[in-house]
Amino acid sequence: MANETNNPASPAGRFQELISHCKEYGYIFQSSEIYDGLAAVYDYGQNGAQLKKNIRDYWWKSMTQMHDNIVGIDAAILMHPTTWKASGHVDNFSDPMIDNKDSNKRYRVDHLIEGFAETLPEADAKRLLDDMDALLARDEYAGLKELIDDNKIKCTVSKTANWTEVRQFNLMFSTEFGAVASDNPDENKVYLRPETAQGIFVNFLNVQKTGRMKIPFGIAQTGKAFRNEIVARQFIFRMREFEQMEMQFFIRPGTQMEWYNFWSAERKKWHESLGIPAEKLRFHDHVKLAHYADAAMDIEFEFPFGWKELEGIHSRTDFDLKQHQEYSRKKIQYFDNDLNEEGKPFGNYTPFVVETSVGLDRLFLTIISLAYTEEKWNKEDGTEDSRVVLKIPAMIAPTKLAILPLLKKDGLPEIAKQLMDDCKSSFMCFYEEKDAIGKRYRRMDAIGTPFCVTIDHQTKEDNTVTIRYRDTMVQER
RNA sequence: GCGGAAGUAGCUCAUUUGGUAGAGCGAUAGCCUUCCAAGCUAUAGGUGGCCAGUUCGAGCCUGGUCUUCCGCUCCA
Repeated sequence: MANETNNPASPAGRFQELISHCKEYGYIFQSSEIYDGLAAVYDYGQNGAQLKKNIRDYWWKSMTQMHDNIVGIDAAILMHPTTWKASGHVDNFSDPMIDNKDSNKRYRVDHLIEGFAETLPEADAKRLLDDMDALLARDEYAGLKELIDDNKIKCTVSKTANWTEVRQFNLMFSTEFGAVASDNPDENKVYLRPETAQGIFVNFLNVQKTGRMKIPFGIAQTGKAFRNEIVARQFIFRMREFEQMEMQFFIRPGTQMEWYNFWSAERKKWHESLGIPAEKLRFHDHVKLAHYADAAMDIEFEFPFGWKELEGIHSRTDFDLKQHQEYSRKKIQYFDNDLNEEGKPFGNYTPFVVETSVGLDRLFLTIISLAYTEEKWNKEDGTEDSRVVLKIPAMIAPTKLAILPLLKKDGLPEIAKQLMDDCKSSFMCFYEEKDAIGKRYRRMDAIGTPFCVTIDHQTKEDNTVTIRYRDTMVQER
């Protein structure tokens, strides 16, 4: 197992090679690499940024341009702090936790102590819980640890009291709002959004009214989100700063399962339209539902390290809009003029929501791990030849066309440069005259350029070129 | 977070009782080349992840730290 990652034949080894390839060919770099990097943060290089943009643009067009009842917005990363109280993010992620070193099991401190208290006589239990509440109220983690030690509280799995320190885990990044420092750091505290969805919910009325949107309709958005993951790994699969592409679809209450099924099928089809084989995609229903959902599933992809979530489809009910209505004390409702079975308007209600939320970085990883191919074959003279090629769908490939003069003399570069000028306003092109033609083809394969045209002496005579296809290596005049 | 493995040039790796770091590929400049890498010449590129300690002397030994991959755990 130790050498598994070095074995090119194993999935782990292949994944390692993909990571190296991404770095070597300008797709993905570790963030701040010259300072030893920053854990689970990555930068997209010259090719990666373009590929990512192309994927994002394709999603955006599919959602907004191709659906006349979906519009796109771009909400800010910083939002009013109350947003996260309403969404439930603050409460769900401010609990002190403790780990048992033997079983590696992690407990919420209050759950651990409460569980122990149940085994005590009533008077002792009450005293213990009162102590705990006092410590929790003052955020005294050392005191909580003492309380656990003094009572010799044991892990239910390992039956030992070998604990780590009590620590607070908060998945939200925070920062200070405004340039003036405050005596109370919490006073100016704002969060970097841990999901983009809330930017849509708080703008529901703005978009619905100014766009005169009629239910059912959707609001789409792409953008960065931030989570202080406890464990963030597997390259760009789980990052602390990542990009989501999501669409919240607002619907009449009671129709959520219909739309939930519609969008899960629709989204799977969309992924297949990017060339992802159907057998590499599957639905995975959530057994344990989040506080806001009445149905949830993942579209999973078979990554080099196993089946993992690529996109989430969630039926979020009216939870979010109701919460924002309560916290903002602004009425968030929709008046539905459509007639029901009795011939009367459906009237005022809080819309239900079906969400589709895909990780752009995960989709990037999906595309590039499918595209990465090593090929070997025998040449006519019997010697072996090989190449590494990124078979990225041409629609989203960072560079569409390489323009290559066969020789850098005899006026061929001049013709090629003219062609370059003619093409570059229409799509991304790359010009190269150095090295043998075969070597240039290999370089284009490595970054996934789907088409190469070669300018040779015949071009001067009849104005034709050779086009060479990346995936088949076939050439046509 | 726990455990395992690892970190030497852009990439893949050498350098073994501690004695001033090398190769292949790649890159750059030029030559040669009439359609699929590995022909010739030259050049650049490393304070051995970082910081300490031991030593006359550390890439190699010790400690810490950062980062990555793998297994578990976690993922509202």
